[in-house]
Amino acid sequence: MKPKITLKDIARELEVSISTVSKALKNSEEISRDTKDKIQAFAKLYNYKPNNIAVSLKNRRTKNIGVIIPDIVHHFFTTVISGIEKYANAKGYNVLVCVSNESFDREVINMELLANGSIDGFIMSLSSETQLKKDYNHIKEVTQQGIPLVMFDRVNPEIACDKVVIDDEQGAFLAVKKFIESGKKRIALVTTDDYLSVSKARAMGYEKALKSHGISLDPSLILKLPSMEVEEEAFEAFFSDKKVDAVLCVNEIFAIHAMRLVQLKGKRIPEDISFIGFTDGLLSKYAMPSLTSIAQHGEIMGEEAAKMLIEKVEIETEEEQFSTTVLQPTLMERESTK
Amino acid sequence: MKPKITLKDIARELEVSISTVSKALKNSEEISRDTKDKIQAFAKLYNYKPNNIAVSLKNRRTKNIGVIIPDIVHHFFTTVISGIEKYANAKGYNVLVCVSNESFDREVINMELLANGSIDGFIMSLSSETQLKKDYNHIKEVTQQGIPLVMFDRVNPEIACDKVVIDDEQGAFLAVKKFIESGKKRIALVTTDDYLSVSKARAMGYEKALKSHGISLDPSLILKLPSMEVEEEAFEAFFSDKKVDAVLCVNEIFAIHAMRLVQLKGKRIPEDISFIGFTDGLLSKYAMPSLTSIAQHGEIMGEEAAKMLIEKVEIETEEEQFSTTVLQPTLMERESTK
DNA sequence: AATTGTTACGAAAACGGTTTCGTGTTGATA
DNA sequence: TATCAACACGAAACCGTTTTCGTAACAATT
Repeated sequence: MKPKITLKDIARELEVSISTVSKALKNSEEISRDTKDKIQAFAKLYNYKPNNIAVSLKNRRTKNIGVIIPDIVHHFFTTVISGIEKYANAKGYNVLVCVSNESFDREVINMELLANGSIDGFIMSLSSETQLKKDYNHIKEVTQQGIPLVMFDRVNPEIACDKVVIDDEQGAFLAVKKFIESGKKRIALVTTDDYLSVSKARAMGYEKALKSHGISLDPSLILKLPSMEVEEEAFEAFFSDKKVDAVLCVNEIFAIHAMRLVQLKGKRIPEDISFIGFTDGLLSKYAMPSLTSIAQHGEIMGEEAAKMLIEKVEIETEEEQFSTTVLQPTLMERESTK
Repeated sequence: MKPKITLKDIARELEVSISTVSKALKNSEEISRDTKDKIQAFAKLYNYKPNNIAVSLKNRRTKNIGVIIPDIVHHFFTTVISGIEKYANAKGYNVLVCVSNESFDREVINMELLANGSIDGFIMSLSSETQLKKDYNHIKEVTQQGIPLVMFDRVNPEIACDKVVIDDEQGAFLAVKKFIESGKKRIALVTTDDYLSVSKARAMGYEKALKSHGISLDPSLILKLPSMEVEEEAFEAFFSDKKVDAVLCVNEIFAIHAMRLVQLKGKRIPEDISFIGFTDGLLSKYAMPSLTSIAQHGEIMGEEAAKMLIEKVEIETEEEQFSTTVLQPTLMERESTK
């Protein structure tokens, strides 16, 4: 066991001062070639690496960015993390991931914890409980402290910060348009309660598309689940008595579930009934039949968010000027539509 | 914008010393009730929170644990992270996740970065490139510095540290036993090259199960892919000419892929051909038909790893005594077997 | 020879806490 | 009245860096 070597250790061994060592290792002009060579060689030999904590304390910069997501097992969020990691690592930043588990309390705890010096900025997506509660004080406090924040996907207009989202309304619009153009008439929507910002936007797109194609909205064709949990009975009830020929689901899981249900009832996909889901993840790709879906481009979203954040972190401007990047969703056509 | 308040600020405002403030906030007996009340009230009012970085530097403890995983989009790893987060958060630790992306270099970089003071201990699973290269110097250096390490899933006997794995051999054994007991004879194995420790163990279990049931090993029934990427042609070739009536795959994706292929060829699952996969994730649950699989209990694995790590971190013992926890896999029976 | 300018380095403050130890002020005790 | 705890607090060191500023030694200039 050999503990890490510090500047002080090097200074003592080489009989120079700590400042000389520090400067020498930074290749400062102030230090003579000879001394620098000696110190650098010694440091290399003993594998000296500066202590991040001390550097952070001194520089008041951690080179860490905190990411708070509602859930880590959902594919969409992991792709976003991938994107963030990719960009952040390239810029020399570490990524600190915390999961709120869709809980308001955990979101608050995690933010406060990280905000106390551990990170230079936040990237986050709201937990469903937070969106339900509409309490954003913990977030406002963080921004008021001058900590840069970029929100993605699940955002809220009440919070002043940079944002990156996809055009959810447009995504739903595209999907419904696709249905209509392939001759579908009775188009259902399986979504969650409106408090989830994205669900709301998708419902809007659904309605707009119907309207713009002269189809009147039939509320009985909309299934609203209270959360992202699949409620078997609700699905069962909804699909047993309706005559629908197309279904748009706000996530993959709902879609896969519904497909399974109607297939067991003997319907053919896409001939009798078509399906489109949101989130173009593994499930969509590997479903039987494979699921046409609206790609949310999570990785790009993550990269974009990281880019916006690091810019804010590094330029340290005083004036508050926020922007929102809207990514365009794309329709990935597969077997569940024709 | 109101920057964070420090001990110094409080001391100045209340005209006491910094040490008094520090002690008062820790409710030290040394400080009078009056002074404590005053200081605590003031701190609360201005929402004082100690700076984590400063505390870490002073205490030489960060209350962070570093997690390095090969991949974040695979369900298994995210469940492990969930488990780690769950336990670690409950113990007051943060989790710092870095993704090696199956790359040796990124694994090294991430470890070195985190090892320089950012974390109190590591939890990791080897990248495939590292397993291929068999170069574990970066890991040994970290442990030699006295930083506790727990490895999970993709481990290596050469590295002396605590480990938590599932009994992969037993998992494969269970699967093959299941096949045999339901009358299957020609049982295939779809796996990756042996350098992945888990694939090797699973292949062992496969062989043992066959042997113990008096079935001789037919090498032509084993498909070895070079990596975890799905190679369409290899699958195609393998399944077109073989007469197999059961397939064990080392991961979900391989299984789903293979199922799709044989279904397109008109075979019925499980009547004509049964399937079992490893990793009991979303894909298994939602596949058509749903996939019987060997549950790896990622969340439990994560919790266990976090528990082992935090114990090591906190007791700070000098003697090196490592243990390996072996979790038992379980067979989740679904529609792809009978 | 006195002045000035380089060069090469060290001292010390600072980042924001924790902790040890020293000490002035009390009130109680002999 | 001298002694002595107990009490309540402050000074200062320390964690490992970075960075500003001061300065000794020497060379160059007038």
